[in-house]
Amino acid sequence: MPRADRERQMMSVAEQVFAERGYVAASMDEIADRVGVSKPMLYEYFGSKEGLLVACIRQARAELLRVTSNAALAAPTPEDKLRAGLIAYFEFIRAHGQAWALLRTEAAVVGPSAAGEIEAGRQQQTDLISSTMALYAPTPSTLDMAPAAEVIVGGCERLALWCDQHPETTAEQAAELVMRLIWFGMRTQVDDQPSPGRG
Amino acid sequence: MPRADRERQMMSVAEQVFAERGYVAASMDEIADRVGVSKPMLYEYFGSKEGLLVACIRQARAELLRVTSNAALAAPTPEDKLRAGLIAYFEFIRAHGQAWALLRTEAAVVGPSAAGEIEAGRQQQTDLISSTMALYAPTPSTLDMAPAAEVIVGGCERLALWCDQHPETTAEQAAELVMRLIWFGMRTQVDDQPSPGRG
DNA sequence: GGCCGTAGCTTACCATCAGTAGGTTACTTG
DNA sequence: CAAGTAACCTACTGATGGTAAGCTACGGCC
Repeated sequence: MPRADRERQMMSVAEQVFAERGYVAASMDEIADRVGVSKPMLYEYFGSKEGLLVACIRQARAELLRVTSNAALAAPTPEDKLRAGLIAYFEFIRAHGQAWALLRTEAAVVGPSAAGEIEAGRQQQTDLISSTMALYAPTPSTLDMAPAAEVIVGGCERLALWCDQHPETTAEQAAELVMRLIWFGMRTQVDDQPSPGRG
Repeated sequence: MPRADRERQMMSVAEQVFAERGYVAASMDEIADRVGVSKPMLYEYFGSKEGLLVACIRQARAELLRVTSNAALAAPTPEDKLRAGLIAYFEFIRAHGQAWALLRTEAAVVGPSAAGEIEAGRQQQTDLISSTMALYAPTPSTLDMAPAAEVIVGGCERLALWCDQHPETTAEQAAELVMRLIWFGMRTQVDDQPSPGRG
């Protein structure tokens, strides 16, 4: 089997095993067995257990970024862009389910390189979000976009996990919740500067 | 040395080693060495490496919950409660620095029990937040409190990591950002039901 | 005083698993 | 057919999570 195909197959199996057992409990021997290949092949292609995890993460995040930015690009207004991106995000997470959740949360345990990979993925998401927001709000001085985007990304990750345990929630509902909470909050902030003492 | 003291000492050393090396790379032998005790003592008191991590997490989250709920209790209005809780949160995270970040993110890798511990901690935070919010907004039908609290908790965790890399940001600024983004967003939503088409 | 249960602690060991050395097969290229 | 190389293997090492069995010292009890 050619290397590229084998690598894809390995990453697919690895994603599954990591999700089933967790990174620590997953053994390279088992992954190799399930692939139907011997362990040194994994090391030949990915260098280390962490390298294999990084490859899985990188693939997942590339896919996620592709899906969300395509959705955002296709939408007309900034608000629609953000909403469409959010819906695509929650749909992707739901489709990839547990595997994604594990990959996402487990990288930190491993070391700088996997953690860096995760952070790079989040960075792309936050960049996408903050540039989208910047389209709408031309006065970023009031509310710095970067940390706001961090809040959005973190909030969405958390909400996605919550949705996993509440399967009746649709991606649209989750996206709408985030829009209501954050977008209108931000809009109010940027546009209207309401006095906080209202309540 | 009596057991309780020894346990505290072990947890203190473990938290540090986990933070320095990461959970995977941290070895029980090294922790035992630094404590000045032999490895079986760690297993006698904590059962397993994961058990030791869980103990560290449990202690940290108890401390965090204590700090934040005390701050919230001491504040008069719901808005002040939320703000005070947020400030206490960001101050706590900053003070515990890297150790906290690692403990928080590394549990998922380990297995159900440590992951459950983390989730339990988040659950307490979200409960605290949603009950605080419920004080303010008597119409939870419009915006379900539970998922909204998830978004807040996730956003704060993410923002805390961001603050770690931007040390010039104060806990007050971080809290204010969250308040602006979410509280006023929620308030607008609950109170005014603005039409989304404004932009 | 002398015995005994137990808390705190140790050495020495096992099993598992990440990672490696070196060799084999088979296909392509000249 | 020879040479090179890509895909793949068996068999090993070292580190580390976890355990078995025993040692020491102290407090209670006769």
